[in-house]
Parts: sequence; structure tokens; C-alpha cells
Amino acid sequence: MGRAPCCDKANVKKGPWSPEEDARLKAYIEEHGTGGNWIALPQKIGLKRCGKSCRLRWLNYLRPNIKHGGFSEEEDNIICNLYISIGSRWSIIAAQLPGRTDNDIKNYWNTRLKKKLLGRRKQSNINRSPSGQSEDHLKDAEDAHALSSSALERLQLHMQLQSLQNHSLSTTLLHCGPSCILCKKRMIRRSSILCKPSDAPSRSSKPS
DNA sequence: AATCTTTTCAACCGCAAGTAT
DNA sequence: GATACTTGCGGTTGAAAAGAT
Repeated sequence: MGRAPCCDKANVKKGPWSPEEDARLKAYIEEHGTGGNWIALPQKIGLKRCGKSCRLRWLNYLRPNIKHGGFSEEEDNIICNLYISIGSRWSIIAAQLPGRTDNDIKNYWNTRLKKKLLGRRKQSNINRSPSGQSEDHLKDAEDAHALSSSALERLQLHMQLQSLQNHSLSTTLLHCGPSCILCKKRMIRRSSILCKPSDAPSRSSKPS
């Protein structure tokens, strides 16, 4: 027996939010808060939306002080360093970047940052390799690219980043602040991450 | 100008953890 | 402790926009 659905899917609107829906959700939350119950929220407002959808819309788009696009080099560095350290724990990474959402960072990483870094690595391999080895190295890089989201990818990126920034650790500490526990843990984890048998611990054990 | 391909990003889905009863 | 329900998370999808041909 499966779980009860969080909402009546037949009577729930899906797809992009209209400006009217945004306005209603925003106005209600700004005046009353979420009431600690997202599931009941759409009914109160009169929106034909799933509570989860309302929550996501608020957190990723309507919430005050949200920044979209235009990631700085500093933010790039923080994202890269944290990804290498802890993997795809986007909510934790987002917590280090005020105004950024986990969804935004995840999208940015998957669509641009990863390519940017792997592209640099590919280029540096070509430049570094003596003739005869370059093809193998290039193939390796391409093969590794296909194994994205793995520990191998993080290893690649780690090495790539190291070559780009000798002071990466201090930079990250500077960005995140001295109280950032993640950065402190990195010092410990960095030494063991390369020989870890599996990826960073995940809440989910589901196969992808 | 039309068509095809690639990129971007908002939103959905399913799962696990947390909480209430 | 068991069950039901809600929340939060990360992976994935698909429509729209942008770019290439």
C-alpha cells in the first residue's frame, strides 16, 4: 500500500506560475506567514496548487532578497570548493551564499560551472601533454566527463581547482567566514576524500 | 526566413527524515 | 512503538529562449 498523495493531483494546477498566483501567494505569506503548514496554504489562499509547489515557488522565487543569475567569481569559487568537499549537498552550499537558492546553485553548477571547470581541465591537459599522449588524455577527460556527479568528477575538479588557486582554502575561509563549520571540516576531509570508496553520505540511498 | 540544435532554468517527482498523534 | 502526515532535499524533466546552420 502506497502513501497517500500530498494533494489531489486531479484538481491541482501544474506548470509555470502566473503573476496573479505569485501575487496572491506573496501577499498572503507576507501578511500571515506560512502558518507552519504548506499543505493547507493553497486552500487558504484559494490557489489550485500543491503545497509543495507553493513552498518551492516561495523559496526559490518570491522570497525577499533572492538573487538570480550573475554569479561572481567569488561565488564560483565557494561553490566549487564546497562541491569538491561535500558533493551535491546543494542546500548546504546555498546556506553559504546569502540570497542564493539551492535550486539556483544546482542549475548553475549543472549547466555552466561544471562545464567551465571541466573545459579548463581539458584545455590544460592538451597544453600540458607531450605529443602522443594528448589523445589518450583527451579521451580520459571525455570518459571522465561521462561519469559526472561521481566522486571521480569531484577528484577531477579538485585537481583542476588546485592548479588554479593555491590559496583556495584560505579563500574559502575568507568567503564563508571563520565560523563556517564546513570549511573547517574540509581541512580534515580533504586529506581523505581522494581515497574515499564512495561518494559523500547522502540522505537518499535510491539508485539514480 | 525557416529549421534544427543546444542551453537555460522553473518546476515536478519521489524519497527519506522529521514530527505529530 | 506504530502509523500518518508534512517538510526538505536532490535528481530530473520539459518548455522557452538563444544560437547555429
